[in-house]
Amino acid sequence: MYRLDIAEVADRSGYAPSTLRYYEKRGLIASDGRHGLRRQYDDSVLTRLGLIALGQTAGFSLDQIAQFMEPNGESFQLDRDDLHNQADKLHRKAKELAATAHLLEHIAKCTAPSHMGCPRFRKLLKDALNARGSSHT
Amino acid sequence: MYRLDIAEVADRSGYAPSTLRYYEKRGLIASDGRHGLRRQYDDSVLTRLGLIALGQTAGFSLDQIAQFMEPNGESFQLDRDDLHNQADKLHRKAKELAATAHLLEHIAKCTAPSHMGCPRFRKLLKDALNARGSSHT
DNA sequence: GTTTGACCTAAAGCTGACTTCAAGTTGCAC
DNA sequence: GTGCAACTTGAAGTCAGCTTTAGGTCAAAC
Repeated sequence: MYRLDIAEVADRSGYAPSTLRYYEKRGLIASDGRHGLRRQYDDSVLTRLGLIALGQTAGFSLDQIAQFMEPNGESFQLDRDDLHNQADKLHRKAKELAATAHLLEHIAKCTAPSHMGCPRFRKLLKDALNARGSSHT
Repeated sequence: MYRLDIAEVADRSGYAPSTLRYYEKRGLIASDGRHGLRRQYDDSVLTRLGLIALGQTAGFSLDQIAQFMEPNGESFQLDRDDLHNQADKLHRKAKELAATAHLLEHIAKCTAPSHMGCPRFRKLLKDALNARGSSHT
């Protein structure tokens, strides 16, 4: 239970002080006291920030992350269904990105004199539009 | 060389009319004439929109996409290095997402009474912060 | 006791990709 | 010739997640 002031938290977490204040406004973290005007934190804030960072890389919004976390301390509530859903989403997104990457590589390698001369490329163009169209329905 | 009015282009491309006007302002597409006030398009605009959609799923910004495309018609310039770079980026991003997905699944499955009781989880929290820190350098 | 530098606040600004708004114009059906 | 739906315009608004700005306050070093 060390006390840290905002500059230390910023250093150790990699989050800018302005971000820490912003997170406080959003209810994601809480300072527990002041030294003069300066916010002081309990070192458990670093755990919370770790959770936030994790949530962010997992693609959750700050609002969602706020909901997972208990108002104080290091504990939090993760719904297993939410986790599976998000994992699915990430897996799908990962596959989509990998597919697109392969596509870009094909375009780079393709020796047709003009890209439009490559039938595979023309099909890809159509698919790109169709993917848009169907995602609306 | 069919002429299409904006509503048809919107229907066939899946892009909203407001988006088409926006793209025109950004220089991504061009209308070639009016019927009254209404924009008319050559059907090559659909190819261009296909390219735009493709570029978007590949993670390029509208500005980047604009640079690839010749001012008019269906042709465009894709730098092979750019393509490889972007493909690399996408591959890396895909891996990162997949890793995060696995992580979420572990959290969902982990039977430790509290998440903080799981050593693997505590390590993940640290890593999440460290990943942030090091990406700044 | 004054300077300094790091913090404080509320509010506004930023980015990217659009959408929405208010007010105006048009072609076409009746 | 009148109504109306679908377009037109420029400007402003939206979203998320921050950062920046302007003006203020404070603890500690000198």
